[in-house]
Amino acid sequence: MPELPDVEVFRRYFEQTSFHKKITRVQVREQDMLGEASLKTFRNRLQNSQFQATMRHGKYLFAETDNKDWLVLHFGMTGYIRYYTNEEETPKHSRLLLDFDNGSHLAYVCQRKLGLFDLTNDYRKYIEKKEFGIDPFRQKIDFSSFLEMIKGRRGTVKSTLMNQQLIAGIGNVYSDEILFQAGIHPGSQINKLDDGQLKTIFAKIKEVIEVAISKDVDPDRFPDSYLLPHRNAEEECPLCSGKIEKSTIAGRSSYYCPRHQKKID
DNA sequence: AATATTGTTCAGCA
DNA sequence: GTGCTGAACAATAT
Repeated sequence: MPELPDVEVFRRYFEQTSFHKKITRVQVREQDMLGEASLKTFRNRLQNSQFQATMRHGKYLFAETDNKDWLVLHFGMTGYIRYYTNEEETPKHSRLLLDFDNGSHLAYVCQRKLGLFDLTNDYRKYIEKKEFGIDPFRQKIDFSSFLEMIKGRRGTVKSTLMNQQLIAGIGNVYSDEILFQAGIHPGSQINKLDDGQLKTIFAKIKEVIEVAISKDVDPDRFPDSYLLPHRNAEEECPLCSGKIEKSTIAGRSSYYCPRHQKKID
């Protein structure tokens, strides 16, 4: 479930495993998943280089080489990276494989092929072109600019939270968690929420993301009060004694507790 | 077998 | 032009 917290954990994993090792081979196993760069450029620029820095914006991961290129990784719904030494451990559905000079490998894996890898020489421009909003983990934003951003918007609070052009990195799972913690029904109309409710949501965005990352995105380590480990219809709400309900909101499966998440419209 | 799935993009519409 | 919704995309599991 690669949303912001997941990708942040990937980023740290990337740094711990794949820095300062010469890339000896680049295997593109799924050419359809290569973005703008040509296959030739992609391979040639990475070959013989080594990674030395990373950046993440929302759900996108960038890794800089000593050639000053940036490898771009997006994970779609099913993507992840895996570092390993034994060739037999090559994961199924590996779409991009990098071999390092110490005999280890980094695989970009994506079962459903909705992710993407690419190369850019300027990750800032890449982000600009996509018109992404701020990254709520890395970048500070105060409540008044948050209000300004929300002003004049229509639709559900859930679709607003998932809008990457406003805030980058929140997807289906974490929008549900943020609204669960905030006590707001995901189907509430954004323009009907008062400042108090918006302030709660604003605070929970930061809090939920920080907690998830600090727990390494492992639902077993999440606080008892979190929805994520109980994200099943009919299960008991960990905050009150309601029953978790499932319905389609903003076009996605949404889980919430109808007892303590009030719908405002 | 039909249905579901964590993301993004784009056609269609208000 | 703007912004929102829902379908389409791919591959697999239940």
